[in-house]
Amino acid sequence: MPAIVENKLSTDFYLRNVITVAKDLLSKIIVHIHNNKVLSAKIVEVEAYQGETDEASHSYGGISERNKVMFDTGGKLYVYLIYGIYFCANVVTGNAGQGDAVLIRAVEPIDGIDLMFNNRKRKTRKNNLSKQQLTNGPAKFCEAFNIGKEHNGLSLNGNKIFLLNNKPVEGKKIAATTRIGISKSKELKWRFYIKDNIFVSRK
DNA sequence: TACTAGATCGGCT
DNA sequence: GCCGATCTAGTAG
Repeated sequence: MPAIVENKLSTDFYLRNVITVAKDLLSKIIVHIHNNKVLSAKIVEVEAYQGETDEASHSYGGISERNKVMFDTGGKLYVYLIYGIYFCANVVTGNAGQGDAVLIRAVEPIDGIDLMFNNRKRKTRKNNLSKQQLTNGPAKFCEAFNIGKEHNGLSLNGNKIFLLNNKPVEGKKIAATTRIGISKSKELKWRFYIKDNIFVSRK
């Protein structure tokens, strides 16, 4: 699939300010090649976490066994377990040692939708999910995309999980709000999503 | 529709 | 021990 490879985001994309990368990630396509099948989706909602100054970031307070991938060079995947049961996936940004990353909160499914339903059914009792409920949350996205801790530290320049370029979202169509589910640094408006997109986790 | 509890692991004070 | 960048199912209104 040459077209896909040519469209892959280069490392330079990730080596910028975490807020800039977060906004630019909106509309980009995330692809997971899983068992020779293609799972792909458009990113519609993200949150930025900045190591140095952001108390809500896992990387705040320094490097540890769990968060060390966040301190790696931009262009890696940081996956962690939350509440003992769910996974969340982040894109590491900036230079090594910064500890910056962007949480992928919601995506709009494109390819492999049937597979996503199957992946999600494993953990949900009801199987009358709507397409809209498939990936409208960080843990739902990981479940649908079959992303787990084995992908922690994976390079996005490889051929397993990677991102494709797409035309940027106009500034006026990007909503910036406070982040969800955190208790520290609540005032920072570092959650970004595409206005009017039905796949965001909430308005 | 709105709130609440339960699930369940690992990192950190 | 405690609590978390969550989600689902259940109950009440």
